[in-house]
Amino acid sequence: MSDKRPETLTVDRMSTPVGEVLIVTDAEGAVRALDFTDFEARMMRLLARHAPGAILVPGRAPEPVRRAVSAYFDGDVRALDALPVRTSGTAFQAEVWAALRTIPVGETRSYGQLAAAIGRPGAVRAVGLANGSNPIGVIVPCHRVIGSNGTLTGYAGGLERKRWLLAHEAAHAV
Amino acid sequence: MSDKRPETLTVDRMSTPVGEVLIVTDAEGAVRALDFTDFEARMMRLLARHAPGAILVPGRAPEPVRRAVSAYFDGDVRALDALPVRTSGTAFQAEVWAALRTIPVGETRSYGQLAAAIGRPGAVRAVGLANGSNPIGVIVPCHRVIGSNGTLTGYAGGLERKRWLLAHEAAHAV
DNA sequence: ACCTTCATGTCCGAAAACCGCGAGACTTGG
DNA sequence: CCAAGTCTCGCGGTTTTCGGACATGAAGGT
Repeated sequence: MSDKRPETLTVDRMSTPVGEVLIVTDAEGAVRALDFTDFEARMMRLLARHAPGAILVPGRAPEPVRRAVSAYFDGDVRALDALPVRTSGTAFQAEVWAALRTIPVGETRSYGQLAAAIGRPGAVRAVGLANGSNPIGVIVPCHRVIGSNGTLTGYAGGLERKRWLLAHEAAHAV
Repeated sequence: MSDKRPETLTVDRMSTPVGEVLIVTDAEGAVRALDFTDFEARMMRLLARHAPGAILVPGRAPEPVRRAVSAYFDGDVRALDALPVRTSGTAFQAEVWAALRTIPVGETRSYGQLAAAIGRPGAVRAVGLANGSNPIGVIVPCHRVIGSNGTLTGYAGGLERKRWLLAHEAAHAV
């Protein structure tokens, strides 16, 4: 490859009302991945794809990140909005994930609406797929996308959590 | 991706007793590719795979490289031995190409011997394949590999050139 | 000698399978 | 007649699978 010095990523853990989460951050303090510990294997698989050869060291995430996550679960549901993230999927995935962060707290979109928003009205299922391979749960709010008929339809972390997150955000959206 | 500023590569041309060659070097002065101009398309295809997004600018290769190539064809057949090269194939290809440079000037190996040398006695045909996709002709001496029965069997630049190179090296190996 | 045949490892391109959907046709049951 | 559930099918990007191709070599038959 051109030039790939192995990158070291920090893996932290925090407990939340819906279970413990893993938070992966890089040297610049950007969040690279976030997922619930009961899906740790899945997250590692995604990481392996997006940051091949990276070295994972258990450690503490930067304080701003930890504070933001705590605040979010404590009711300050907008605390995650400005958190820097970094992903590395395909161009299509990048578009989808970027679009996700534009959904305001307390609102939802359907897969079709999201597809239309990125200019590909037909790519409905592809949006679902990209959604499902989002490495940064909660912060990149893939849980705000639901079926066009209002059903939740799916969530990598379990539908229960999706339901909880949406209710939590709705309750504190002010 | 992690971090990919587009890289610029320099493309030079030199004439030799067996035809004009293209030499591609990078900013650090390492040789990235070398092939005969009548197979320019093939080389570009390999480059596209190994250095995607790189920008090719016609120009002059570093003097040490040009001197070494000249010297080699003038009879100083060991002049290329220390030339820095950089490739980017698969792990298997990297092993094969590294093994190639350990074949001394004036000697040859069979595909089977080379396969055994990298610890994969069965990967005989795979060695041939990797050999054929060597982007850096002459300097990485894929021409020193011949059939176990002494036939030349194949060369991306044409068997005539393979024959010439081997004879040239044998004549000046001292 | 020469010419099959066969086993063999890797890579690449094509094709198929996979889905966190959605719209429309069809069934039920009220 | 209407509403809500079920089924079917097309959709598009990504991943996985699969089938050749190949710069071989050894064996076995003419």
